[in-house]
Amino acid sequence: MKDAVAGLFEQALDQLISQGIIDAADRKPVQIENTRDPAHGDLATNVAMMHAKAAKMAPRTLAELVLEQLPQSDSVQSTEIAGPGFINIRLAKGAAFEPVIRCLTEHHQFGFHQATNERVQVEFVSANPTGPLHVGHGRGAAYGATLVNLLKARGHQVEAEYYVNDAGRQMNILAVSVFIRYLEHTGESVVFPSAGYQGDYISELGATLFQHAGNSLQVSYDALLAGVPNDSEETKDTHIDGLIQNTKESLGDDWLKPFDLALTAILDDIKDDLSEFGADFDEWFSEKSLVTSGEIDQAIATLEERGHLYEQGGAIWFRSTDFGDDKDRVVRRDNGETTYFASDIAYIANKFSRGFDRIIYVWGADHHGYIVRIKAAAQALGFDPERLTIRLVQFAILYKDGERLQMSTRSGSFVTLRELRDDVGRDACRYFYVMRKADQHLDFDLSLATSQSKDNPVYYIQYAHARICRVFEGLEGQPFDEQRGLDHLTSLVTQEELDLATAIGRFPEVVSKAAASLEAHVICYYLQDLAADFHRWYNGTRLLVDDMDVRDARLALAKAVQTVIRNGLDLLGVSSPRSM
RNA sequence: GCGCCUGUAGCUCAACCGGAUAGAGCAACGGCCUUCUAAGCCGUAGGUUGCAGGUUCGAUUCCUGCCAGGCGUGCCA
Repeated sequence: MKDAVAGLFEQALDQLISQGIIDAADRKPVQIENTRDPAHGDLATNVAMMHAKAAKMAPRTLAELVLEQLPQSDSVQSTEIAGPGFINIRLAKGAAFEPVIRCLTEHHQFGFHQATNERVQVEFVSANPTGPLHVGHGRGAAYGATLVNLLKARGHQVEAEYYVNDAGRQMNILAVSVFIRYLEHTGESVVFPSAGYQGDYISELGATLFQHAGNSLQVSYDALLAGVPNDSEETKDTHIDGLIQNTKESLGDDWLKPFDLALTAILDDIKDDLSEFGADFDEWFSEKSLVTSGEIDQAIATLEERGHLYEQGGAIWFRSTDFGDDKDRVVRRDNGETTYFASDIAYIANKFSRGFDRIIYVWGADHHGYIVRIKAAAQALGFDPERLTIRLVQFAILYKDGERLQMSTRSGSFVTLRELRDDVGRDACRYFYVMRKADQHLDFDLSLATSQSKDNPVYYIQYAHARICRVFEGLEGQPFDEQRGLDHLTSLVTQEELDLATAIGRFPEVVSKAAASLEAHVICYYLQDLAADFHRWYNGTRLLVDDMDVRDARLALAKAVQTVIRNGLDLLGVSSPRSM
């Protein structure tokens, strides 16, 4: 509807330009807005104000000329000039309920847009597979999954990807942690390194390894400590690195046994966790594959060819300062190992090589320092950094009964995502995680999320859906005739009914805007408003009246509301219960 | 120190690429259930949009400075 009206004003602008009143070079696109105040009509545009300066005319004077050139249309009932030069538009009565017809026609597709050829990749969560996901990862999972749904709704071809950090030092620490727990089962007396992973799951994996391998991997712990610094606050990192080195040498190929056991078990757990959370991935991309395929060396070679590398102090540096970074970054250390950043560079190159038109990263906010360098890398490799979008997700702070919950990953006493889901349920989790702008701190009130009260926005919205379902179950002998309902939409006359129809009509543009700006939270606000509009109407108007024409018109409106709520909640990964 | 983000009602947050009188929920106060789910609805009260300038017909929105808070700033991953 907005687009149609905008088209009329574009035609008017064409006329004014051909008349020489406005110079073609000064033309700006017509903006049509929803009015906030019903007294201003249904839609409004600021074209006159936007072009007043170029036309050397007072905005209201120009507005009159615009209206003189405005083509006739069945959908526009009246126009008026108001305020500093707004043109307010009142839509024809029949047009008001057009969204209801469209919604009931399109059903599950209502709010969704035509398919495009644009291929988008969204990479999210990508937590190191060194332990179960915790509540901090949950928000990235919920946000990323919703983003995928939104972009699909907007017609894009979307692929969800998880980058598995299965190479690098953290994985070695994980493997050696499991191996030391294993040694305990073989009767070795060990002192667990303070930089190792502490959680119970590490002990369980050690036990599992013992079940599989028995004593076949047993080595003397004293031998592993040979030449390794003491485990003190200052040397704990070199301590565990020494342990890793000695363990690798002592085990040889068997090193992969604790390594793969831990990786597989933890990654499987993460996959199950995310699947139960409704976050589905098309691709689990292995960092290790970048090493074995030679893509890391290839990426470094490409940067070398393009003249973006130099050597200093035995290390190879990427001159990222050429692309706005505040310092250059090491890609290959003096010991010959490539850095984590080198993997990132190869990964970017890999993503672009797969032909995505747009690549979106969802990162925890603690990674914001990496944005510049990753964009620098993309540019240095010759890719358009505009095709690369990085969205940050701030941490969620959990509260319970007004108390802030502390979590510490070090001690292993963190709250896992699974625990959170068990506690508050998937629906509340998904909703609460995305109800605020992603790049802002989120206060996650567990008490509220678990409460079955009107204060809980999830229940508030779901309740509206359930109420509608129950109405349809109460029809008894006289089934709903949708066509009769649509034929008598004119019997919907109250302000509440007009508001609902307007709200339904806004859904497609809300979805489109949410997808375009990558802001999932607007869906939450929209659904809360829609549910409020519905509850208000429902409270004051009986739907099941004797007059079948009126009844079915109201049921048609109710069904449209139900459809929009379900489509909206689907986008969020929240269920739409039929009864509560 | 430098960089990024954030300051809106007592609290948690909105405000549609700059629009008309800045909106919701919670908390406070007062009402509505013999009728489709009261897990609901209606009403009242609550504001110098951190401060000071600037750009504009118009600024919560854009720019500059200051104040306050958060995060980041390794040949770590």
